[in-house]
Amino acid sequence: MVKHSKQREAIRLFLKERKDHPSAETVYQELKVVHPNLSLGTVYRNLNFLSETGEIQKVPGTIGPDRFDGNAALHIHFFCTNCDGIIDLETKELETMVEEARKNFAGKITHSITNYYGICPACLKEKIK
Amino acid sequence: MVKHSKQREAIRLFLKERKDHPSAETVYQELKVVHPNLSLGTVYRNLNFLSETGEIQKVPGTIGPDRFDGNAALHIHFFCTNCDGIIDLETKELETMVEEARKNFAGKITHSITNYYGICPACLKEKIK
DNA sequence: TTGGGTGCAAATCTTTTGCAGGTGT
DNA sequence: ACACCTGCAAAAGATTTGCACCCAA
Repeated sequence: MVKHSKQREAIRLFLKERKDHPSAETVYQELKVVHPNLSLGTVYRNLNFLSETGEIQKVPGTIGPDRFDGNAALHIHFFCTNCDGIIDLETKELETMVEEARKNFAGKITHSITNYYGICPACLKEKIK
Repeated sequence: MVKHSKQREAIRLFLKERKDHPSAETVYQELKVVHPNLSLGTVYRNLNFLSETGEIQKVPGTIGPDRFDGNAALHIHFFCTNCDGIIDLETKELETMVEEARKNFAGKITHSITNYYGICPACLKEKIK
């Protein structure tokens, strides 16, 4: 039986209102201001809990800590290898591709992750200067 | 200037002849039989080197260690969350999707990763039994 | 009251790295 | 000889976990 807790609620809310993709450490640091005795372990436990229930999604990159996205909808994450920022990319084709794969694959596909890597528009502009 | 080394050659060959997707630890354990004083650090260094040159690809999953694929071509990796196996899935659409994204995105996309997760055909059969 | 949730710290797992010595060119 | 590469071990980074206490149902 799942119980209510202030910490979980705070973490859920924090992710929902942000459009960027914070790491567990970031969630921890920023929430600690409001909840001084919040612990990093609790943050990890709840981020895992919330991504297992599908309310948020865990966004693993190649490098550095996992990031978390309050938007659980299927979309591409673009990782800037220069500034570590993540940008959401829209694509209808992702869903189509998974559907297609489901037809041709004897296993059960529960979810998918698509990441792009490169230099984001802002960093590209910086380099050109 | 890049030099030749027995270790790197062995690691490269090992990956090329395998159709599964071993972790660094697996590469290390199996090659140690033939090269007794091979070290794990060297394995990591070379796997990173080879994936940077594009000869192999690093396949990060959500859970556990990174895996490596001797086939550097763009394709989907299906992760079985039951047996930890990885299966390659064919799709022509991946390349098309990246091309499409490049047109609509002001940043520079260098590479992409697409992972599917679920239960593989073999594990599915086991459970039905 | 009772089982889930938390805080804290230690432990674990994975990968990287500094350094001294070895090796290819 | 001069870099690059290796082995070893320590360090670093990220996440999980054991345990005692707390709190919601």
